[in-house]
This record gives sequence, structure tokens and C-alpha cells, in this order.
Amino acid sequence: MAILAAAHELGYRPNAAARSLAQRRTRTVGVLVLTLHNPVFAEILDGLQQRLREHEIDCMLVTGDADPDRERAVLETLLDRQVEGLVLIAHRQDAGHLAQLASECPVTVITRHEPAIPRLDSIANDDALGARLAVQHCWELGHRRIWHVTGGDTPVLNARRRGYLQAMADLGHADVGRCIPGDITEESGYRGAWQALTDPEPPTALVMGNDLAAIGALAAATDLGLSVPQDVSIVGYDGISLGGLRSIDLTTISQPLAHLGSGAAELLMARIADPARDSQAVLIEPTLTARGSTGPSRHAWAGSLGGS
Amino acid sequence: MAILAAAHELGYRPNAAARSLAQRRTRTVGVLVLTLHNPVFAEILDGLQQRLREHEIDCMLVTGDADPDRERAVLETLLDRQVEGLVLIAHRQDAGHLAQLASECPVTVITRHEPAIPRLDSIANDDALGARLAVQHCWELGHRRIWHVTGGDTPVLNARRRGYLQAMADLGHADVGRCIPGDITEESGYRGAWQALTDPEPPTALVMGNDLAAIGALAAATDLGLSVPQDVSIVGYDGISLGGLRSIDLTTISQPLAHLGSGAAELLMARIADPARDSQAVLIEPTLTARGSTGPSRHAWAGSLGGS
DNA sequence: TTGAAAGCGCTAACAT
DNA sequence: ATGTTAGCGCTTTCAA
Repeated sequence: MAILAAAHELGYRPNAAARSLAQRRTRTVGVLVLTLHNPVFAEILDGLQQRLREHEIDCMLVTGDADPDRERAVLETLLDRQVEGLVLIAHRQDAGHLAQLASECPVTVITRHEPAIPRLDSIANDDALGARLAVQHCWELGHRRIWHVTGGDTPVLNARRRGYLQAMADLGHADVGRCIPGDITEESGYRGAWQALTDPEPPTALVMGNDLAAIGALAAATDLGLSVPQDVSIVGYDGISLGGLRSIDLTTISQPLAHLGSGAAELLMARIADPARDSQAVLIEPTLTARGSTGPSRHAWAGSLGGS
Repeated sequence: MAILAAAHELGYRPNAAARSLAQRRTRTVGVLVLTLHNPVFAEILDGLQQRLREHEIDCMLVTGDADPDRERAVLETLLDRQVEGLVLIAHRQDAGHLAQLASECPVTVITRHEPAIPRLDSIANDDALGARLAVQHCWELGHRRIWHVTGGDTPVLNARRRGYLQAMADLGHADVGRCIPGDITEESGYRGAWQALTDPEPPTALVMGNDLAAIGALAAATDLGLSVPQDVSIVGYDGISLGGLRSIDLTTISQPLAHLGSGAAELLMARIADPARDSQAVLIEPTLTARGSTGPSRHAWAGSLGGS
């Protein structure tokens, strides 16, 4: 007893591997994040890590840098370490592999609304709704030629594209809409916006796949000598805090990022406590944050077609 | 044999805890990162993780969100898991605790030049030199009233401040220099720059503590109706890729970020192979990346004091 | 070459 | 209340 106490003083360190072997639990969950380069994930992780800490659960953070194979490899290492649950923040896995993961341990997916898979819960914002809000905002400012630079062929970005198309159709302006393929990096946003804005009949408003791409789009507009929002309005998606800076001042569709993280932690804890419970799919309404990158366009009513 | 093979097919998963217990090694290193909100660390991690992967070493990534106590707590969990080494990317620990860590396992520190501690290596850029380069660049553009918004009271940021003061002294203009306290977030950069630029005798050039703060400074200039670089030149530090965007277009002191990461991996691997080797302190020369946020100032020669 | 046994450092269930 | 023992799932050693 006293001996043990003394040992502690002298730098004795309990071996976590031995403990989890004997105890048959690790008090650890694994967290996969799409990439560390987009601050949106840091903001989600803030909420997630804080809540896990409250539950006294350790978290092992890994990233596959948006590469599905690398993701699979790091998920394997997490599973080998007997994590008690998995949180996937914007993964790149298909439904089959997801179901397999969920058969091995509780899984919670953030940012993505998954098909019903047993033992898998999800929490996400309504991307289609968000994209519709973005289009409506532009429309109310008088824009008609509203284009979309997509974020890539993933469920989240496809939902945003769907919302965009839906909104354009609802407004009766699908004919002047257009989708330009891209991904969710600044560079891609720059290229996509450049392509759009150098079109013979350019759009007056751009709905971008996410905030990072929108920041790239701002750069493209600058380089083309266009003023924002006088010449072109730009809307992002995510609501990263960087967009709130006055020199960026990006109108965007805001998700409650930290809340997505803490909500995921709760879902995972609940499922670990009761693995058989029904799958939950929490859907959160995004909101428009209007800032300086959108405004009435002087071209809005003067394009190749008039108002509605 | 065949039995084992079949077991594998059927979802058998080796238990990493049991393996590391039996094998007495984990093939895992722990990585502490100051914060996930600054993309500079993602860029360092790119280089680090890739190199570790080449060595077939797993990496457990944690963050203490710039809070020394939280950092200490997560470092404990890493040590409990018997990591074979530790990489600290911009930590907040004092020399005493660092020495204690190094006595438990090999440690490599990135971004910070540590005092000689046994079993601890470091790799960093020369922050004082970088800050001098920033001042010299402004000076060559004709600026005299060059102020510094500091990044806080940490060794790295203190070195930058020292370099700034040194350069001002060398140029014989220490009297018009001034340090404004701040930290390394956009918000702080905004506040610090605002304070500087609303001074009765404002500076014509601002050397910021890092790129994020510089981006905040750009916002402050915008809000004050000042043009960059006509009214004020702004220099960042780090060389994050965000600064290269044309809408931001930040002159900065570039560190070879991925190289810092891969270099740290090599240092750590070498020390794990030979724990008794001499401590290494790799120092890398930063370089100036001149972009659009700096230029000759129309006020440079017209301030309260003329040229030299 | 293949199989049995011991043991890694801890915890849990016992027996004292 | 305290001390002892078995065993977590693997690797390694040693015997066959």
C-alpha cells in the first residue's frame, strides 16, 4: 500500500494497454476527421472533445486527408485498439463499409445524413435547405443568373447541389442556372469562380460549395478586377469564423458547428450505453448569415434576360 | 493455420493492447498540437504524418487547445499508452516539465528551440532572423515607423519580438518602433492593428506575430478605410497557404512547414533507435515571401521624422 | 516445422 | 479489510 504510493511518486506509470486488456474496456473513442486543413472541422472538434471530456472518455484523433483508402487504414488502427465507438466527421466511405464498421462498434457520423444502418447514428445540417436559403437570399437581392460551383460528388455536396437546383426550379429560373464542378478547397473555388466569371454571360451571384471555396472565389473576383458585391455576390457554406473577418466578410449558410460536435458525442455515448437502440438521424436547420459579400447587383436586372 | 486464416475472413481483429503488452512496443508516437484552428499546424502535420507512415509508425494526435493544464493531461494519457516518442508542435510547457517528459520517453519539439535537455531534440525556424527580415523588407520599401504587434509571451513569439527590436536598433530607428501586445489569433491581430492604426502617430508598416494575426490586421485596415499597402504595409509570419490567395495576398516570412514536420519525424526516429545520442537542435532559415500586402508607403517619408 | 507453455502488467474475483 | 490467484489476448520461447 505505502509501497504502491511510493512507487507512484517515483514515476510509476500504469500501463493503459494492460489495464484495458484486463478491464475489457478502453474508455476511448476514435475520431476520424476528413482533413485538418479546413477550420470547420476544428470548430466541430471543439464541441466534440469538450463533451467527451465531460464523459471522461479519451479520444484518438486521426485523419485520412480525404483519401478513402487512407481513411480505411487509419480506421483499422482505431479498431485494432478496441475503441468503444467511432465518430466520423465528413468521411469518404461507402455505405457498405460504413455498415461493416457499425457492425464492429457504435458509429456516429457528423455532417452527413446516412441511410438507416443499424448501430449507426448521424447528426448533420440540412444541406439542401441551406443551399435553397442561399439561392433565395440572392434572388431576393435581385439576382437571376445565380450559378453554383459544386463541392464534389459526395452526399453532402450533392445535397447542396440538389438544393440549389431545386431552388432555381422553384423560382422558375432553372434555365439560367448552371453548376460548375469543383471541390471544397480554396484553389478549387478560385478556379471554379474564375471559370464562371469569365463566361461570356457570367452569373451575378455565385453559390459556393463551402466557405473555403468561397474565399477562393473572392480571390478570383479580385484578380478579375471585379468588386464584391457590386459586380458579383458570393455565398459560402459552413459558417467558419474566418468568414466573419471584415476583410473577408463572407455571407454564408451557418451550421451550429460546436453543437454538431457535442451532439455527436451525446449520440455516441447513448449508443454505447444501449447498443440496441434505434438509429437516430438528427437533422439541424442551417441559417443564413448575411454579410458583405452579397448585395444587390447592378447587373441583376440588365443581363441577357430581365426580371421574372 | 487454415483455421486462423478463416478466422481473419470472419472479422477476427487482433487486439492491439494485447500485442503491445506481449511485444513491449507500441509502434506508436504521440503528437501534441497547440491548436487545430491555425492551418499552420495542419501543414506541419502533413509532413510529419507522411514520414511516420513511411516508418510504419502510428500516430496519436491530441490537442490541449493552448491550455498548459489540458496539454499536460493529454500528454499523460499518451504516456499511459506507452507511446514510444512524443512530438510537441508548439507546446505550452515549461522547461521543467519538458525535461520530465524527456526522461520518460524521446521527445521532439517543433517550432521552438529548446535549451539543451537530454533525450530531447528540436527543429525550428530562426524566428529572430525572420522578424529581422520582415523589418528589413519594410525598411527597404522606405518605411520608418514600423511597429510590431506581438504574438504573446512564449519563446517563439519572444524571439520574433527580439528580432524586431534588434532590427530596429540596427537600423537606428528603435525610437519610432513600438510593440503592441497581442496573441496569435485573427481577433487579436485585428485589435492590435486597430490600436496601432488609430494612434495619433500611426505606423506605416506593421510586423505581425503570425499570419493569422496579420489576416486580422488586414481586416482592421479595411474597417478603418485604409488601403493596403498604400496606407499601411502588413507582414505576417509562417507562410500558411491561405496567405497566398490573391484576395489576401499577404507578404510573410515563410517557414518550410512540411519540412519541419518530416524533419521532426526523422529526429524522433533517430532518437528512438539510439536514445543516448546527443541532443540535436535543427535551426532552419526562414525566407521572405513578398506579396501585395507590402509596398512603398506614401507616408513613409512624410511622417513626424524624415528619412535616415 | 509445428505445438505447448510462460508471461507481458494489470484488474477482478476470489479466499483469507 | 487484506492478500492471493486467475486470466485478459497476444508473442515468444522452448520442447517436441
